[in-house]
Amino acid sequence: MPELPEIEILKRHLEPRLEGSTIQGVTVFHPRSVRPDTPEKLLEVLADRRIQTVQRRGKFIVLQLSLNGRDSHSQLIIHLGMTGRLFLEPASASIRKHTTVSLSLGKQALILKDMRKFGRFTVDTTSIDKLGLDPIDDSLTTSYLFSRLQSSRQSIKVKLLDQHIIAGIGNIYAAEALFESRISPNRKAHELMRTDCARLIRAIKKVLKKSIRFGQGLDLDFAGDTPSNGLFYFGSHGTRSAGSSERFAVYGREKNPCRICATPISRTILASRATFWCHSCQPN
DNA sequence: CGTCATGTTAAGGA
DNA sequence: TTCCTTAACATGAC
Repeated sequence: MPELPEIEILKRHLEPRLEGSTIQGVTVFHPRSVRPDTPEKLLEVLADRRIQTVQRRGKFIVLQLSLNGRDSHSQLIIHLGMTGRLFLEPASASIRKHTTVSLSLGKQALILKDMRKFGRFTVDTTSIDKLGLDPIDDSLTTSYLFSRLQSSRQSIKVKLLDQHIIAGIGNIYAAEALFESRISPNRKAHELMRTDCARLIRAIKKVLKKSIRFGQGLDLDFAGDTPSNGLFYFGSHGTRSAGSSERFAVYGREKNPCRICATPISRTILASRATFWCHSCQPN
């Protein structure tokens, strides 16, 4: 369930439930799900550590750990990949299908269920060391984005997916933010004016915050009792969710009418990812 | 059968 | 060296 809004919602849910817990053990069902660590390395670094804080960095969840009351300078880095879901369940619960890793926390366990196995639990920090700025933080400025785009001949859409510039935007919200700012995904990054960058940043923040608010207002299914709708997971308490074609302006809406001008939404491939936009509202 | 999927990153070419 | 593009990874849905 992986872009910034979903991870932020998940982080807020986990924070009060994980902080203060002590890691008593780690069970690795799929060694690849802890790469580049080994199960032994993971256990060695995590055993007896206390979870001090739960943070989000881009699409990663980071648990800061301590040992015997002292900062142990170790952290558990969690990424959900494409299909990963985290569950907190009683230690006695039976193992779900597709469970790849389980952290024993005493009375409860934090488990990663991940059908495609692109997600992981790791103590290796290379994947978060060079992440770019967080888009819902004030540190992301027009000058920063403008300067980071100057040297690139790639399309702006591809640059939005580059986690080293802005961390947390994925294929869905890249499309939505570009539509919101009326910028074509095909525009070359270095061709954007400062004013385009300013508009784009406003659009990114708007689109991400709207989605976080949407998710917070829903009855999300963190117990995993109901199937996914493709973005968030909904509980049985009757929150009717809109499908992606209703909640998004362009993503997944190829050939459907643009909500602004009714022009059929276009679809193309950029950097081997599907890319949706309105040819008329987002001219080149 | 084939195509597509919210992400990251290795490999190879320019 | 740096930048860029493509495809691999693994599994299921349609």
